[in-house]
Amino acid sequence: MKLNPSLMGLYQLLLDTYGPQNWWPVDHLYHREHKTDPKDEIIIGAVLTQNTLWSRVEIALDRLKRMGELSLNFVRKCPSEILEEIVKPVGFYRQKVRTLKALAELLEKVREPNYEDLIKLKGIGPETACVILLYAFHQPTFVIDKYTLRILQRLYGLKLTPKKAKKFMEEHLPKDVGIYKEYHALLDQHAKKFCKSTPLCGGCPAATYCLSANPSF
DNA sequence: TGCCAGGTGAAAG
DNA sequence: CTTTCACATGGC
Repeated sequence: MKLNPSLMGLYQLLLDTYGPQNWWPVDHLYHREHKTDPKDEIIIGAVLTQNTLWSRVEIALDRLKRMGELSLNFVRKCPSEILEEIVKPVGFYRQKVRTLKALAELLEKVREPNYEDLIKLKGIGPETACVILLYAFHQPTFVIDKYTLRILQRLYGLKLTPKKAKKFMEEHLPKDVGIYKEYHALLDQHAKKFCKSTPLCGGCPAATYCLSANPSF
């Protein structure tokens, strides 16, 4: 077993393996044609994707485009009951609509929210808040999800709380929004391909560096 | 057929 | 502080 790679080493490995993920996906053509804010798509997607497959979110985003408008302004003016029907495929749709309404309200008053503003809203936790700040507002805040925690534990033997993990990532990486965006996406991809609940260590690109794939160490 | 997916919040032990 | 549960839908 080789030495554990640095976080940047792991980043390079994942980038070489999977290629750029280019998160967050945005339909720029749509927003150009409808004169809507691409930011809104990221914010709406961030809430809708909570504990749900992205493929479900895409269905809901398409339905918003067809049945209304993919914008926070539409979220604001559309009655909750209608909005709930539109985004129903994502699951947890009642609470997600409630959250979207509150978010749209906040962002009508506050041009650029901070972490505290967001986390106060029911339905916005640490991860969704960081996703919005990083991908919509380009603030250098590292997004921690359960995949990040799992990979840190398996690779390095680190059992961290989300707060500690965030601190760890930010202390060991250049404060670079581009890297933060891409790294989170790559970790997500890696967790889906190999570092699943029951890991597929055979063929895993990080196996030679990973504690978990080398029981003898 | 039960488990899980780009979480969060409330309540209990 | 940690475990557990509800929140909901649909694919595998």
